Amino acid sequence: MSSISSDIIRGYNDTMILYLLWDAPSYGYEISKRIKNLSEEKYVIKETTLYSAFTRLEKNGFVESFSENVTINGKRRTYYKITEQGRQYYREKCAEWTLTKEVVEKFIKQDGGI
Amino acid sequence: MSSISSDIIRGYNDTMILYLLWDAPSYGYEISKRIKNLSEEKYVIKETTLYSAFTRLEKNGFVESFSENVTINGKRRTYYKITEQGRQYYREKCAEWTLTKEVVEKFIKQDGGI
DNA sequence: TTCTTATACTACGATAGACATAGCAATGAC
DNA sequence: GTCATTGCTATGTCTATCGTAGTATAAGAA
Repeated sequence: MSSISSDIIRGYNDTMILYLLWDAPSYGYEISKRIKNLSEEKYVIKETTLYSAFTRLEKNGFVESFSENVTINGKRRTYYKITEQGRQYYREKCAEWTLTKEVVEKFIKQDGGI
Repeated sequence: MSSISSDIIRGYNDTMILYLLWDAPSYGYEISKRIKNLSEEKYVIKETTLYSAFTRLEKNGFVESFSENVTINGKRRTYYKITEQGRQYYREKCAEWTLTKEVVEKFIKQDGGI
């Protein structure tokens, strides 16, 4: 069990992305690398998961996208910017995380079941 | 956000059930009530979720079922008993939880994003 | 006596987030 | 000239959870 199964983090990918967009807009590839780095390689988001998360976040009004045509490699990038609704949603997820943690830990043996 | 959405707990229902079967066999309705009580009403597992979890757990060899024909109300109950593989799986999930918690918390603002 | 509540499930189809696989296109390193 | 890196998009599959419904018994309220 050296990495995290996606079923557990399910529902928190959106939250992680919003966290990384908090101070400045960013784009897929960069977000992906920052998740990997911040989690110390313990969690690596799949590309399809990431881009489908962006689509969902935008549909829900939590982010707004804009294109930058000029990049280092001449490639098109789609940047995402968090909205006020996105910040509100993030706050709710933080509160929910606290609650979730409390509940789950009632079912976790501290000694790991020895 | 007074209760927990199931997408977050997804993948941990099995773990919660195994925890409750640790010391003695039990059955659906009882497990359901114990989850509700232990979580202080913060999490109420849906019946269909619970029974499909039992089926999955048995298919994976983590529990074994047996029937008790005589019950208080004359109704049939299916009891489930945790297996050694089930205990092992539970231990792995405990370890995974620790890791998951560490990772997720890197993306959670302590001030809740104020 | 009829109705509701609690008990104890089973069946079936829908939903949605995550994933596998594949493809496209440009640049720089070797 | 091939490979790795960058930066996406398309399409279909998987599966845990959920919504709805049905079945059946017993106790207690109306």
